[in-house]
Amino acid sequence: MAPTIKQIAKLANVSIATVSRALSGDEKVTSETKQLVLNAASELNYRPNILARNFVKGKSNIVGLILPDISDEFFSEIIRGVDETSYDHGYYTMVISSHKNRSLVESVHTLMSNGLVGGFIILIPFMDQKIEAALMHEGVPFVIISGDNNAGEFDTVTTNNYQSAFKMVEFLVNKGYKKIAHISGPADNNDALLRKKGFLDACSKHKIEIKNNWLLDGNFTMESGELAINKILNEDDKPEVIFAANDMMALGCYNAIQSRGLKIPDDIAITGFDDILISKYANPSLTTVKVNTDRIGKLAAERLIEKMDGTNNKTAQKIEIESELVIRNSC
Amino acid sequence: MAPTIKQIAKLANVSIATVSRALSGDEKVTSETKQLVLNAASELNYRPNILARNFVKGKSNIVGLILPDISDEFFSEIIRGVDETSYDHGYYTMVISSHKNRSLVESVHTLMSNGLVGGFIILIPFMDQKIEAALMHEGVPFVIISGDNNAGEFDTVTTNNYQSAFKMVEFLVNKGYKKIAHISGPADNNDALLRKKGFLDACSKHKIEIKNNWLLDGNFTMESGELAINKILNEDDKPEVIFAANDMMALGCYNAIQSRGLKIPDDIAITGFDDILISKYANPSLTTVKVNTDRIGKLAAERLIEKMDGTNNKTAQKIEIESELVIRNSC
DNA sequence: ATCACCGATGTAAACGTTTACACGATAACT
DNA sequence: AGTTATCGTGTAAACGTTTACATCGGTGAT
Repeated sequence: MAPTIKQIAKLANVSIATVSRALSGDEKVTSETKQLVLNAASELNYRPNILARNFVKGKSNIVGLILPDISDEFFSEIIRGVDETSYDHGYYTMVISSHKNRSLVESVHTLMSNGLVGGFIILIPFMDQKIEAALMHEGVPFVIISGDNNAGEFDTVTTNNYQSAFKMVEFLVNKGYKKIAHISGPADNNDALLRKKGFLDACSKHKIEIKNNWLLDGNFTMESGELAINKILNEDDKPEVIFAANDMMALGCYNAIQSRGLKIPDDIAITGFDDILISKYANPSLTTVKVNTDRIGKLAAERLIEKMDGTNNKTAQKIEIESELVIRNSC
Repeated sequence: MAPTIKQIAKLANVSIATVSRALSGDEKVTSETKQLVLNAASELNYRPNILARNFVKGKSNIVGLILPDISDEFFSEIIRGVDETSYDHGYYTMVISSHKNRSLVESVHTLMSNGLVGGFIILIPFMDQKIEAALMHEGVPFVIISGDNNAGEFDTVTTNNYQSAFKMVEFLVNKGYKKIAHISGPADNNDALLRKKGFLDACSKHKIEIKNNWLLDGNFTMESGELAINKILNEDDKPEVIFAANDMMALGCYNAIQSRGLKIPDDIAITGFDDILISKYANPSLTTVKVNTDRIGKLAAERLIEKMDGTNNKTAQKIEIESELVIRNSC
């Protein structure tokens, strides 16, 4: 049977209230009694019952983390970032991924009302009506990790997709490239949309002509990248460089190009976005944008904990994580 | 304020005990009263306070998942598998990854005694004394995901590293390869050790000579694979095929080989282990062993929940997950 | 010397739920 | 008809912790 404050009280010859106060660092207890209690506690190897504590306090020190129904490297870094930060603040992390038996909206409803978590972080690739409605319930603080920070009056953490895509294009232009194609991500993904927008705006700023058939549609998978690039490799007028909206599609381009016996970057250059693990080791190594995934999780957790602690309940904050160009050998 | 059974009781004109019973499906309540309660509950949009429930029941429906301090694709699939299964059984999943501020052992101690989780799953690459001692505390049911199922009298879920490595070698022998090298993983990793053992035993069974300098040491990273293979590419007597203990090292070999202008598999063939995402898309696609990661998480969770429910408390089970050869173009 | 105040500690209520036990009513025996 | 199960429901205690309030002894001001 796990020791309780009652047993400590008996052992230390004080009341349970004093024990509770001593353990929680109330300054109203003498340092003697405090020492007494602490000794008794460590003698019994006491650990506070978190369930009881959360219950009586009417709030929970558990951070919920709601993930969409795909699993990749990206998520495990987010999880790690959140968990590390939460732990450092005395919180725990509960992961709720949606899957065939559970939608994001369901997860939100559950977490909002069963008292299990004191707040949550939710990853939303694209904000839709249902989710927004579910979030409006309020009651439990939350932070959104999203591609887009225009998500209503919510606290959000985003990457600077637009600016980074913009910078990537400017980098390419400075290198002398004039004929640039873009493979975009899914139409219902805000990261993808913003990257495309950054691409387009940078092109028009620098008077780069955008041919319609050089704006290719992809869906962030390797296959879709391969498919997309194959459409233009057959044509006479080829772009000099292809900027894929993520690394997976860029690597798909590698396949298509290399299986035709063409050379990267001599025949055609490639750049990506995300800097996934493999990009560094691809041949040639891929020029891309490094998204600071760990910082995303970290900052989302920090902001959430501010809200849960009541430290900082001011109006919604829009946090944007800087990301950096990683220049390698693919262009 | 979230509705409680008290309010339901008032609304339905019954006692809170009846409400509790009706909601928990006790057969001792009339279907009329049950209906009454259910109506009131849905009218108030009632959700049971999980914290209170767990607290009073003295047990938790939270599954702890303790991960080592690295993050990759593998883990997010495990997390997903565990979460999905847990959810289907009415449990929640809490992730505790160890990192600079928290060791595996600490995690175990915490989860064992603070009542937060009702059981946990722990990933252990290599069982050491400290961890074993921590686990011996008992009190909270747990399941180990490990490379090796010889981990004492514990419930474990493992992949059949040994057999799969064995099969891989037999496959290579059948293809006519006679000169086979192996790059092994870290010496303190049971998966790695068992794969190496499988390799060695299969070689001796099939009378494949094992040259000492063809037994290379790696540490599961791409760099280590590259480093290892470079040691033998300079020699006159080269192996025909290299069996790396994981895909990352196999891909490291790709780099080394291709940067020397050699061709895979014509000049030298490569095989790996794990079947990570990228292996399918590597050029040439990598022959490897597919580890059923999702099943690992799923079965670990199922076994744990059996124990938590008290359904099946019989002696420790050793579950071994089958994995399969994935034959592609690298050999 | 009296009073007010303060600081340290104790007492007891509260949180939402489950559940052992009590209770009354009805059904099923003799 | 009287006894006894049985069934549905209610009463109240219990879980471990926090915390508002009470208590008590001591200190300083008058």
